[in-house]
Amino acid sequence: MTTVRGARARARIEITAAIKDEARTQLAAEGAAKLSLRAVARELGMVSSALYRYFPSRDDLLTALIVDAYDAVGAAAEQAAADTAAQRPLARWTAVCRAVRAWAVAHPHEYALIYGSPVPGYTAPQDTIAPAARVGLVLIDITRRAHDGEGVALPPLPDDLRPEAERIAADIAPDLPPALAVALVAAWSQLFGLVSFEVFGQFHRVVEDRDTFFATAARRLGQDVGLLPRG
Amino acid sequence: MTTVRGARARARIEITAAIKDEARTQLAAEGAAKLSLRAVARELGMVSSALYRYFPSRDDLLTALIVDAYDAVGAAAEQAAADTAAQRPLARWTAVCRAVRAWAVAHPHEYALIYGSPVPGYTAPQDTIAPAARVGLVLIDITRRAHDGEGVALPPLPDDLRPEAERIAADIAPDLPPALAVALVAAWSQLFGLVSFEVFGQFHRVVEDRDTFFATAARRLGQDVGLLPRG
DNA sequence: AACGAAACGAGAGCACCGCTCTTGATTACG
DNA sequence: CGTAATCAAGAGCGGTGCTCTCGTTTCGTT
Repeated sequence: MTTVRGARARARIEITAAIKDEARTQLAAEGAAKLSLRAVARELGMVSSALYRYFPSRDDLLTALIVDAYDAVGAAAEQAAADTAAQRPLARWTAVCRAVRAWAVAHPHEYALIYGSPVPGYTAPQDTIAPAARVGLVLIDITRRAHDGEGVALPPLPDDLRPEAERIAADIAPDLPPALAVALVAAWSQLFGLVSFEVFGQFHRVVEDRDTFFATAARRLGQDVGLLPRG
Repeated sequence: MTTVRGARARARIEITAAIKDEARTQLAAEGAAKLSLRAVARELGMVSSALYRYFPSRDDLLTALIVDAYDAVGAAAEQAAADTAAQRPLARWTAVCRAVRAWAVAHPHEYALIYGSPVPGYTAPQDTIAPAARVGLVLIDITRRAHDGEGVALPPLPDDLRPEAERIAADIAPDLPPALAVALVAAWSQLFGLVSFEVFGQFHRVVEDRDTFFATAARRLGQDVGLLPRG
């Protein structure tokens, strides 16, 4: 029942969105390092000090963009999972991986914002940790369905890793075997290793047909978490 | 025979090194974003304009630091390989991985400089590509010795990846089978995915015992390139 | 309907930044 | 020895993030 209070509140929402949009535009054009509050304000026809009514600092603006970026890549992953709901787990896994990569390639600067060097300070704000988990949750869910269904095939867990594996499993998916949980975390980070190397240019003049390369690498990642190939 | 020309040339070398050292100090303290030429000059007791005699721009200073960082992590990897020359390939592989990770954890900002978001522009300068390859070369060498010795066990290559795999093999290690070359590139990027997630804080409150977690992940990476466990 | 509080845009200003240009001193080389 | 190159220093330009003040406008409350 509580609709938007009035013209002022409505304007605030719109202006906040306009600032983020313009900031995203500059981010895509020049990268996070060259994102300037003054330039954003200038482009929006306001004075720079007015912008501080909406974001207390440049880092807070960046944090908002980070949250949006996590949500965007998370939504892309969830969409890929939904689109492949009827397919086999390994196919869904690779589809999600491909969606993450496609989003990253399409938005390299936003990707760099969330999976590159942390730019504001050392510790990420609390607001970012929930959106940051979305891609991981999608991967966990696909693997869980495989585990509940046709099962997963995993190598045994080294003895010295068992306590940590049980801790991880309790943390991210208590219903899953520890060996699967730890394999998931490893595959999760390795997926972003593949994507980062491509987006950040480390594959320059090494990998050319990156679509195919990534496809088989993602597939192997899926097998590493126990997903079974064909029938 | 051509020794250092005179006091001037000697001073230039020393001052250049002092600038880089001070820049590295500030890098470790505050990160690349807050590295300031003026602050470096101030700390060295000179005026900021004098610093431009040694580095044409801030980005050139950063590039020098990037080259040094690649060399440092490359040297760490080579050292680990040398220290384990008598051991089995899989043990050497994990030792090199551990060395890379240890260096990264000890020098997070320098690591972010080379394996995080590219900060200066889009394209890395030519000077950086040779040092950037050092870690990869170490991994290739270890795998090559395994291949020449006890052999490696690899899953077959998908048909659609064969052309690209042969291209990659011709590029990085013509004497190695294409399936091995492509597995190496994938493992290489996935190794840095593991390290990046730890250094950049993505494992926060997910992985706690990171030593053992990384050890088994690195070991599995070695098996992914066909390295054989025990005897 | 009127009032006080809160939010707002605009402007000036602070300290800092990367970088350029000029000046004068020091060193190196033909 | 003298000329040319190299150097540190200073002033200055346009830019940045951010703060503070000042009128104005909107809002919630009486």
